[in-house]
Amino acid sequence: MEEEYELLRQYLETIHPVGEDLWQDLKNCWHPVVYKRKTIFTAAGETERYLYFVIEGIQRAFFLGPDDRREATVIFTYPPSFSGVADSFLTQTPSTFYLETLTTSRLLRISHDTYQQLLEKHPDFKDLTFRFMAYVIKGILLRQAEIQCFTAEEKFRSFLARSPHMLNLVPHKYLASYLSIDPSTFSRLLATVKL
Amino acid sequence: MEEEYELLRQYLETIHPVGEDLWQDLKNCWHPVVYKRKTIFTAAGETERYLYFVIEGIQRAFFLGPDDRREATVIFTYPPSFSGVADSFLTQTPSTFYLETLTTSRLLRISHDTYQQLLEKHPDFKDLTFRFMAYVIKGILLRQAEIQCFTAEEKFRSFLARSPHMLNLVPHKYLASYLSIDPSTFSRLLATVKL
DNA sequence: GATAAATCTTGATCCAGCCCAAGATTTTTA
DNA sequence: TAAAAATCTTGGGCTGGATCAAGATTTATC
Repeated sequence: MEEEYELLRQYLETIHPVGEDLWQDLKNCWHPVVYKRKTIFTAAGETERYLYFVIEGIQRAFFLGPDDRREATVIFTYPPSFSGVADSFLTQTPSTFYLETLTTSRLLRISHDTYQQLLEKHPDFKDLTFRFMAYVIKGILLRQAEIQCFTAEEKFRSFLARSPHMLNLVPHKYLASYLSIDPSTFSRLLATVKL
Repeated sequence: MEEEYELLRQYLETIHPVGEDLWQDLKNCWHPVVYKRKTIFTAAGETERYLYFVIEGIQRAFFLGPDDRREATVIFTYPPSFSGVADSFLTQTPSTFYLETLTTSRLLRISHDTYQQLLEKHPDFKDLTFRFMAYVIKGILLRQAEIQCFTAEEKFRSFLARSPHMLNLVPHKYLASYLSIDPSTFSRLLATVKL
């Protein structure tokens, strides 16, 4: 499907202009892949070999605590955006996180080798990645500050204000895990706070 | 002092090789600056104009909660490493964080303009920054996972295992703030856990 | 469409860790 | 070096939010 690639191009353009030259090379580097719901497509300990672009579906990255009972959702991804364990992909070191589909997902992906070649051939693409990484850092730091400083209710309100649509898209237990609060607390806040 | 620049060079080399050509240009871009202890040298709301390299002293970046009473220390910096509000510097958007010296500090700094010119002139320097950013992302994500999943005691142990020297270097209340636990809890853990 | 599985809600209980406070100790300043 | 300021310790009380549990509801599977 050409649409999928068009979606990728449009997304990339929001980060940095993509010249026709770069685009012609780039689009051949991404290949479609489909995972059905509840599939772990990158496990902790593995080194992330692909960078994904989400065409359809929702995924999450999560961290499993030492006792394997506690877990924390680090991020949700859904179209149009990248997915993949960014740090592991970029540094090519083992991932600390798991990456799984919450719903059946259609993705485009590029291998790390191909990605490297693209970086070397196209300075523009390097600039694009550069810019993207800067915004990733900004986003993570902001989230970290909130996790550190906010109470359960503040985190809940902040999340709801920013991503109200998520309430209908994924089971609440994952949203709770994202906010690092208990599902029961999430449910109570939903009943109490609202509006 | 030439030593200061030598320290910078050695540090950069640990990230990515620095050719003589790049180094000659690069070293003239950094200028010394000294702040006495307890100086806020970047405030939230300001856009970070400099990237710093720490020659001497300890600094911390912190986030001030909405009520101005809660605060969270995001990171400590000390030689040899960079300092500065990375996300604000890179994206040139207002900082969410404050940056202050905990002890009198000697730093080298480079302005964002100069930094940009250096990036454009030297592909090597871009690669270096690239690599650095990737490791920054990796570090922040790991820390975020711990903050989300660990109990006060686990965070305490993890920190002590990784950075035992910090116990003598900065007032414990800042370490507590870094772990997002109460200073009194930190004190109790210190008495209880130890060893 | 029926059954099974997952998720959500809600009550009851409990505790890790916060808050307050005041005296002891250390560090800074002059 | 002494006075002042900051930090650390420790006790006691309190509470936000976790945990446990079980029934209600929604969602997936065949």
